[in-house]
Amino acid sequence: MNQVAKMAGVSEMTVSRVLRNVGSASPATRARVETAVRQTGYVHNRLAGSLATARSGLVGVILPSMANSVFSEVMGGINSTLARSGLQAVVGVTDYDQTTEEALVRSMLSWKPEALIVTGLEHTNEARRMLDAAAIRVIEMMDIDHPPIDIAIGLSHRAAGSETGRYLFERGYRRFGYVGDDLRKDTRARSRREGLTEFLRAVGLPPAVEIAEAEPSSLHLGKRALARLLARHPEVDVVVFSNDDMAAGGLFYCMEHSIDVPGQLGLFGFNGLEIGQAFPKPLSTIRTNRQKMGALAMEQLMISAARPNEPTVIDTGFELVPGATA
Amino acid sequence: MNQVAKMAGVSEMTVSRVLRNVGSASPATRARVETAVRQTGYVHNRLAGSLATARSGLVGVILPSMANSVFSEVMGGINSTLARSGLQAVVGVTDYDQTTEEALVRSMLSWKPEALIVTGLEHTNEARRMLDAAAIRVIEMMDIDHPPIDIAIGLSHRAAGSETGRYLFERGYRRFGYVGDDLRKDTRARSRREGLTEFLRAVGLPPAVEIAEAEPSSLHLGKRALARLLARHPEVDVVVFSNDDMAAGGLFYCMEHSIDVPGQLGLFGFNGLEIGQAFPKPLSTIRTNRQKMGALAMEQLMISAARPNEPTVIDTGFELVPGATA
DNA sequence: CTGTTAGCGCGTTCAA
DNA sequence: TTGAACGCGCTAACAG
Repeated sequence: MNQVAKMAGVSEMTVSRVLRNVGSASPATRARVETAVRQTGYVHNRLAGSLATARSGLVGVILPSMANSVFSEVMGGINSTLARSGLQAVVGVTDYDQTTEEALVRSMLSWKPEALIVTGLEHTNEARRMLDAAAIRVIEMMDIDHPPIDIAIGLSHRAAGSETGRYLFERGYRRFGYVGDDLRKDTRARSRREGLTEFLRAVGLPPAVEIAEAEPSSLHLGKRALARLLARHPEVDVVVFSNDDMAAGGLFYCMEHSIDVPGQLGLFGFNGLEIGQAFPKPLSTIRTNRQKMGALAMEQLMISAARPNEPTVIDTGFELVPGATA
Repeated sequence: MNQVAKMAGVSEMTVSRVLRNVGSASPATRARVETAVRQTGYVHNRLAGSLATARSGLVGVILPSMANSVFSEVMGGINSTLARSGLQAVVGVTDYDQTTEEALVRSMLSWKPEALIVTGLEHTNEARRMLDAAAIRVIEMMDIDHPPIDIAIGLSHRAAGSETGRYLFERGYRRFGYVGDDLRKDTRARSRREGLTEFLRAVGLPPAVEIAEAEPSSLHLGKRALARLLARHPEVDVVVFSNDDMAAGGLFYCMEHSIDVPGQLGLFGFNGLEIGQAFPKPLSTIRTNRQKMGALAMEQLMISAARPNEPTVIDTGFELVPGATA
């Protein structure tokens, strides 16, 4: 900036003002500064700028995974709103591990972000303490089944699980099976399964017979797990999957093995991904609004930069999509 | 840090050293500092640290889209390697727009990143100038069909398109159709189509009849576009899709309309996504290695932080997966 | 093993 | 409309 100032024959302060479009500068000096910037190839240093203003314009985003399209969609929602506000995202991936999350929270906070967006409401004590102590907005996305630190945006997975049970029960299904991915890690899938189990108990049915593989969810896992479930429990008349990827795998399995869906076996997913709705028989599932979560999160940040005394909970809800598989 | 230093009865410098684990400190002072850090809830300020050391530990990543799983997979590859090196990703999304990319490049450079990872080899002149002038490593991912600024990691989409043509020609297909998404934006899909067209010309066949919709690729778009193509050109015996999402949509369409694949109509995709391989008849496609691109990119950064005189081109290749649809 | 000095590149504040 | 002085919070370099 010093160089630019010299070349333009002004002070650094004037250069700074011209570049940020604040205060006022005569058209003549403005032009000279702009020429000098171009000639020197000057690149603004936001590290120094942020240090001086104590405003980084950064937002930390901590996600469990990039492979799962659910999170990349949320990230998409965040990013599109972010860009308009002149903020930038710093991204971290936890791989569903709370210790990794804690390290990422610490690391992110050291960049003095304007806000931090994390996934879910379960964190290590230390992570919770840091988030609580940070004088910034903290948004916990995807889930609203527990009290948030500051703002929670998402849906009740417990309610979604229970609603799934109610719908299938009303359709006449009685012998429930459940196919899940790694439930130790995917706490929201676990909540949904608990909601389902609770409903079944309430109507006097036994809990769903279950296969849960210790792997991240995928189409192939859904296929394989359904095969195992049916081998062990041929009596089930409906299978609830932990999500649409798994369910789509199950649907492919049924196609390959000529299992009549939903006549012989009902299938039910979660998320409302495009893939489920592209099948000749669209998947029965629950649709959640990921884009909206991301956008709403940013909206909350715009409303107030300071954290109020009371936490905020925003329920983005869910919609049961009857489909044609259950 | 001042506070911490006072509470521990040492200088700021000692605190700094203890926190960064550099130099040496007696166990006693180390303990006192650590206690003070815990009691004050001190959070390191990397803005200041980076300014002082002139090393940000940031890597800028600029992607066309988050919705497309191809890019989130690349991002996954980058992130997993990144984390191990103590670097952090700052992410920007261009929505396939070069002007947006230029703005993002400028913005990213102002954070003084250690490296910048962008997608593809086509940029605005100004973006290219900035990338060229920045004294950091610049990685252009996904494509190697043009000379890179510094490092290109990816595959020749032209070769992939041409190989697709060769394979289908050898299988006996002669009347080619093509179904694409927005080719003005997706320059790599365009390269593949050009490679295909070139091959067809070389063997004396007419170019593929084509439907290209001005929308981002999706399963539904694939369905719709195939319907339109077949309505207009019922004579085609094979359809090449711009990618696996589109092709999967086409495959669903054929299932719904009882079109025998590959007997009556061949279908061919690109990417080797899981969805294509989950069908009862796995999709014939070309598999690319996205994770590997991300990981290799980071590896290159580790090898040398300085940009050599000669650009580097790393071909991650592709693999034709015969599948069962063409 | 520990402290002192100086400066990273900006923006705020005040004065002209 | 412009400039000078100062400080943001940290660390490199040197000294002890």
